[in-house]
Amino acid sequence: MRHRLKDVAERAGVSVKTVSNVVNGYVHVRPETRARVESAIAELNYRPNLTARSLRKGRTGVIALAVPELDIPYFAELTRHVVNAAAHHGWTVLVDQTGGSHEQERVVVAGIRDHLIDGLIFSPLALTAADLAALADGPPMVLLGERVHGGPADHVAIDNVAAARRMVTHVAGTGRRRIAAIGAQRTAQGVSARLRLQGYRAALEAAGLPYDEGLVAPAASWHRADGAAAMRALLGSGARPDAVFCFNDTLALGAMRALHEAGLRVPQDVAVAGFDDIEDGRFSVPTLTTVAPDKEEIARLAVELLAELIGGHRGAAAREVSASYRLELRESA
Amino acid sequence: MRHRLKDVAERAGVSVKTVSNVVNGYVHVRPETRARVESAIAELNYRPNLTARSLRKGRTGVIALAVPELDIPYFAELTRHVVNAAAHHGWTVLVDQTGGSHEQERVVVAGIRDHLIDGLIFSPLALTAADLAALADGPPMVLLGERVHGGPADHVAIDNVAAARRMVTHVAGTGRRRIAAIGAQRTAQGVSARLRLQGYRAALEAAGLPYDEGLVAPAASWHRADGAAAMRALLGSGARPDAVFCFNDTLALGAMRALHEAGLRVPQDVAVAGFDDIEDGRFSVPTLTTVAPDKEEIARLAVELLAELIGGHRGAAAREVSASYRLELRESA
DNA sequence: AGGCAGTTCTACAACGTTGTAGGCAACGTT
DNA sequence: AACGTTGCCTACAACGTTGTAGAACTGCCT
Repeated sequence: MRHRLKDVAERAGVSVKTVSNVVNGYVHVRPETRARVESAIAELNYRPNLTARSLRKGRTGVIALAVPELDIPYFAELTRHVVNAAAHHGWTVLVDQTGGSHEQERVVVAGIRDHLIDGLIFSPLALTAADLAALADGPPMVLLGERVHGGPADHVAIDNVAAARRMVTHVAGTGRRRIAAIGAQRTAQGVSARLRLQGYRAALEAAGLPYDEGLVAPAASWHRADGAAAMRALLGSGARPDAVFCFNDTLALGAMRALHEAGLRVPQDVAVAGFDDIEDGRFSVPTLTTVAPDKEEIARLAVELLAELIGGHRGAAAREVSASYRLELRESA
Repeated sequence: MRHRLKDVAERAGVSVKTVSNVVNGYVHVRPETRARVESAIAELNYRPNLTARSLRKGRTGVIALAVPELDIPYFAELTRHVVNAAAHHGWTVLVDQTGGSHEQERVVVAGIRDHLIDGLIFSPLALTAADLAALADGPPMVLLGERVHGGPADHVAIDNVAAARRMVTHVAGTGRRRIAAIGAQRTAQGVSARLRLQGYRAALEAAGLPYDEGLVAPAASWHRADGAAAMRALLGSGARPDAVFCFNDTLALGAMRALHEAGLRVPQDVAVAGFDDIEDGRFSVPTLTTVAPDKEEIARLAVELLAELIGGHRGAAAREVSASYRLELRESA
């Protein structure tokens, strides 16, 4: 039931290559021949074997996107943009979930899918420079998020330190004095956490506020449940924050829930700010003030960088491209 | 920099096929030879070309998942489960977004990715039986959602009518008398909408409540914004519902937001129930009462059915497999 | 008429892998 | 000593496509 070029060729009475030429829109084919071939194609419902084409051309038309978890809305939204941007280049997207585990991230970078994908867009959580070294002869790769120290790969990111600092400065500007942070991570891993914490501290300092370790709550992962747990821990510890800066929106939504359960009003008693601008935050009660990275831009830039790499670009140095962001001020802070 | 079997063979002083045998764990290879080949593989950092292997074997190890939109949380969560279930079978997952457009869905079914994927799991919105007919010689396919009338494909679904009916019956059981519905769709498309509406009507009838068209609000798509808009429309029309059954959770979250803006309390003034059990609903204020399909089970069943099809199963009739669900009663209703 | 350029088409090889068929030793059995 | 069996390995072909080289034909110019 599945036909090949050869079947079409026999039916149309031409060579295999002529059919291939018709399929690929080669110009020098007599209209009459072309018509005969096209009707043979239609009759047999022929569709080219993309695997064979890939083998022959050395390109598969598939790129992989590796993210920690698809059901973190930020990554789901990002994935949507990447799939769309890739479509503009004629690529389809293969999705890998790393679960944020170091081991799984190493596997992805090691190029398990080698020769099946033309390139890789990778949003790592725990990747180290050493892991990246193993990549030398893997497929072209673009990393999302700020640069892994010393790593050789191209990056697309927003300025996390500056963004966090601007947000916390905004919160301090509304008169809050005991601004907590949720989402810190003890491990050396977690680049985003480190940078956002850094921005938080810089903003406190600039505002003349003391840095209080008791106001910084760690979160192993960044789901709603972690945010709620961290908030409860903060409240239970006797720390009495009048604002919380959460390192992403799901943490913030979880924190707001915990505040609600504790009978505290947002923003009257405690202001809450997040990071990512996921859709939930635009409809939550109250709506969430957040740092809004331009996800469409991030996806587009990453795909464009990857396209250049696949096209043969071999710059000496790793490139780092900045995407834009803005503060989205809503009800919560 | 990229090596082939041939390079490894030369370095180890054996034939290409012997290297292939080592790579594939064929038993009859002398330990000494195997060791020599393995060290050659390690030295050259050889990794097999999956495209060539696919061509030779006729299997790619990739399945496609086609969903309307990844940033609808239900589909993001479902995708996560499908990727995990597929991994158990050694498959990776290619993601297609159809945008819910009829045209794009037709393209996917027509098998654009043919020969690049071993099978397809498809969650259609607007697909008709006629479209499915075109599929005859495409790759094996499993549909998510209830059966497209007369279609030949296997399905995995929960019983939407019964689930909707149970939820609305629950709401009526709490004493609500003017139960609105949000998410109806005028088009013949939208199978889920039709079935959930049907369950809604059945529950009203069983509860002895009148069916009032003025309480049924359509929604072109099922995002939060649509839910908010539909709720505002209901309130603006003078209908005074004391409960709303939304055909999915994002509609419900949007509706809750609109109720909040209108100064109405949930659930005291208006109860709200949703459908899908997305994570947001477990942390929203108030938490969302919802129908909770077992997404992990849906994904697992779909992948298993697909595995059977790929393995050569050719049942006479289309199979329809039911997944389980339960009511998740929380604060909102 | 001869030659040249352009058009249209074909035959062949190659992409990197694995299935098949078969060769050659080494071994145990008759 | 002859024979079959088993273990280990190799050579070749094939998966379906496209790039290359070139053959056959046409039309045009001198």
